[in-house]
Amino acid sequence: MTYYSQHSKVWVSVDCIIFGFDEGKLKILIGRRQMDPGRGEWSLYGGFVSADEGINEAASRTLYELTGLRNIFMRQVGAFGSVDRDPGERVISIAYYALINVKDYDDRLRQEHHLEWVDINAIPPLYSDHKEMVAKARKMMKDKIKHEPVGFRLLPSLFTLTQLQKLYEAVNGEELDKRNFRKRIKDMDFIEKTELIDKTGSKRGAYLYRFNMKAYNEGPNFKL
Amino acid sequence: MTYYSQHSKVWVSVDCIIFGFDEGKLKILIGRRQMDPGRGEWSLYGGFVSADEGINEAASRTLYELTGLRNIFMRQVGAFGSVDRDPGERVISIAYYALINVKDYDDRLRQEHHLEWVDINAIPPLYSDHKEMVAKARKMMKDKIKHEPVGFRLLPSLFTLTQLQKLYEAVNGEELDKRNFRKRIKDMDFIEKTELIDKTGSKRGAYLYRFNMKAYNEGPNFKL
DNA sequence: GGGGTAAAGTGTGAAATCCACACTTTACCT
DNA sequence: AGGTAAAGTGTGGATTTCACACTTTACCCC
Repeated sequence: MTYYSQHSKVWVSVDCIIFGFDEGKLKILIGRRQMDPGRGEWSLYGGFVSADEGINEAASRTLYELTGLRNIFMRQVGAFGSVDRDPGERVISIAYYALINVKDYDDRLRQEHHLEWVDINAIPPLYSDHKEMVAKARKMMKDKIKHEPVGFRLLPSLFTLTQLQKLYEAVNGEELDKRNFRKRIKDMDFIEKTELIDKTGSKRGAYLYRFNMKAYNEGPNFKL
Repeated sequence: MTYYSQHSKVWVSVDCIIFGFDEGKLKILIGRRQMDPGRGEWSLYGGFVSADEGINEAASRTLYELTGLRNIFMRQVGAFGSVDRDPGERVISIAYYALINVKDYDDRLRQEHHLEWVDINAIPPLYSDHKEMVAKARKMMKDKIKHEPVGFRLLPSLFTLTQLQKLYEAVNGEELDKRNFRKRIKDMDFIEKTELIDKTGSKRGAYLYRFNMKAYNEGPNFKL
């Protein structure tokens, strides 16, 4: 194995940018580091890739540790590998972003991991290169959500059109016209109106909608 | 350093998808592997990341080894890290794509590295997960070239509109309307018509154009 | 129980963009 | 001189985008 052994090995970790949508705002989960180096600094949640797991598995495992949820929507953001990015040792980190519905998430787990939901527009200085990771993740997510129906991952399975619109406004960082927005929804058959009504958000009540994945796969014409 | 040392280290490499445009076709550089494992299989060109270089530096260095060129346009495709992706040892690889002008490239170097330009639509089976890397790189490049003026990196600094159109056709995999294409070019002031004429591609001769980066930065309205 | 209020829901028309389409010009070659 | 091969050039219809304001409903509070 001289071919390999003449080269050096490094530690590889994963870091997770976990997006949630709450109180009309797009947020991510960050916490103060509990270990050195960088103890006390705001940081993404992460973990090391072990010898016997693929990087995607490492990311899934890390997300599971943290949320107790499986089958989270997750995409790789990219690898970050400046020599001195980690103040302790040489560590290459692979960032992943994930979309979760805040309501599915057991808040006890959040507290156990010392994490907070922080508005994406008010992120404090972060440990190492985590700020770059967040920026890239946000850009990728914004792009993704525009072209594929993944925004629903951030909402309860039943949602109102106003909620959906607010979500898109938070992600795009700009307001949308209600009538134009709803017109586009109407063109997408896989966003189904139910007979159920949500009364929590308004006096009048609003119809609840549902995303039908099966219908989407049959006619995937998504555009928002 | 127990915090780090309880985890295991892995080898990390970079693999390069080098795009070129020649004979009206989009091509990439691949070669038969000269070493085990996988000797003789078609493969991307790559190299290991060493302890004292960042991953982007490793990619630049690898591209330089191979092309003799600096300041190549290059973007990270992503990390590939299935446990068994490399048949020898556990190696995580970070793929990069690059755009070069085939004419700038010293063909002797290509031969020394036993590489061939292969039409993107006729790629043979590749070593390990290189096929996935190529697919993802291609998708990203296609997206990029649509929204940012990087296609010029694949052409000589002076080019005809027909060449530019053929390039876009090759990348998009579909033919474009000549008049509509040229109308859009006219709207972009940073694509400058020169007084020079290219006679090699036609009897009549065609005006040569040039991309003006400075003008682009002042009014970056690119759309193709 | 009546008025205030806060969010839901609904259609039109003008402007901009997209897209299909065909003939003339030029210079080289034979 | 005629044939040829690529360069170059404009219009009009179809589609998409965008701006825009009022009515409905039920709850709350007085």
